[in-house]
Amino acid sequence: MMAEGGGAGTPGGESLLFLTDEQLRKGIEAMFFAYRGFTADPDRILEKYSYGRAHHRAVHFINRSPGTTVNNLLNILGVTKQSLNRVLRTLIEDGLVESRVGKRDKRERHLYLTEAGAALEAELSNAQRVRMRDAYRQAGPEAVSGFRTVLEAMMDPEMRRHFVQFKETGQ
Amino acid sequence: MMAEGGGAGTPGGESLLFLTDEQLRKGIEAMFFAYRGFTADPDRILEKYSYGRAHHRAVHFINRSPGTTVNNLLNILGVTKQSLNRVLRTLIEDGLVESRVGKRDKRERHLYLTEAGAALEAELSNAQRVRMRDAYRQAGPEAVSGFRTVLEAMMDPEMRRHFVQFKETGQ
DNA sequence: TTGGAATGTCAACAAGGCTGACATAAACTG
DNA sequence: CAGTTTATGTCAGCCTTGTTGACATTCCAA
Repeated sequence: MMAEGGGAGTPGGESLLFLTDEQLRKGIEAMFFAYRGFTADPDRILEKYSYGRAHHRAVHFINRSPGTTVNNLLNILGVTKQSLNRVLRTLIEDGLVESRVGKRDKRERHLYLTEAGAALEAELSNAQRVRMRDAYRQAGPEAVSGFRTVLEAMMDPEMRRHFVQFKETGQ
Repeated sequence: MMAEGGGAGTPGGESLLFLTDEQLRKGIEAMFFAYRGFTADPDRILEKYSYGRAHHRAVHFINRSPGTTVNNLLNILGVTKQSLNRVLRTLIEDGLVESRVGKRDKRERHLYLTEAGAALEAELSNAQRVRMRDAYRQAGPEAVSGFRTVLEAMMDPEMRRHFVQFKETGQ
């Protein structure tokens, strides 16, 4: 198991993939530890406002797609409407999110960040971007490309759809 | 704050990386969606046994470092002893984990997987490895290297220690 | 001998998942 | 028009997994 790690890939890397269980385990742990880092900064900020990650996710995706419906958000976040509703209710009560009845279809609610909501979103994503940017700079441009490629391959197809849909917005 | 993005110029940009806010946002979302995929398979398996992610994490790290102490596990997992203890208790009751009193220091408990525990660990990590391996194969060797590099850079230094400590076991 | 470390346990609480049931309004369909 | 479906909201209750605080036990080490 660990004896075979030896001659695997030359760092030049045109070789075939030689994936030992050990290498895969390292990948798994890297995901675990990195995700902790990834959420650490926003978590600290959220605590100040007595919010949680669920609020962060909602605010993030409303910011990404202003006017998105509750149902759309449900699909992206992969939680139940009861769960999402609990979060949205507090965000609306606190004046961070605005819910507008749809014009074409009045059953739908379209969600927008208020100024205060946008401010929180900015605070959260700035912190997260700082860490992301630092990691990218340390790793270099080629590593960044590989990073994104592997992550995308790791997603469920359903989720990849949501991801790719916004792939190069405005570029 | 967000005005800097622009995408075009590099006002103070001495780096070779053109990191727009949009690119960073994509990285953030990639982490979010990929982590969902990363945990999806084990989650389905855990449900069969009425366990949760907390059990998976404990079993994983006990398997990685047989004989590890509770305190060591606490540091790696970053939870309180009460939280970990609740999980460990059920795993011990169910005969998946064995807790042995330390020889040198009898206050310490050293944790080991039983045969049944090792079987569950294998089932879980096999599922996770399949996804990881598929993603690696799709992405190619260079992408894999970049993936790991960025993830490592994203960790908190404290966590990186736990990670690197086992970097290339047996080399 | 005493202080502190490692561990375990009890109680209580919170966030954020979940299910089930039910209400409403709007849209769609026959 | 009547009936069904859709989108949303809400109430109640349950589970996991995190938290704090308090307290007991064991035992190493100064």
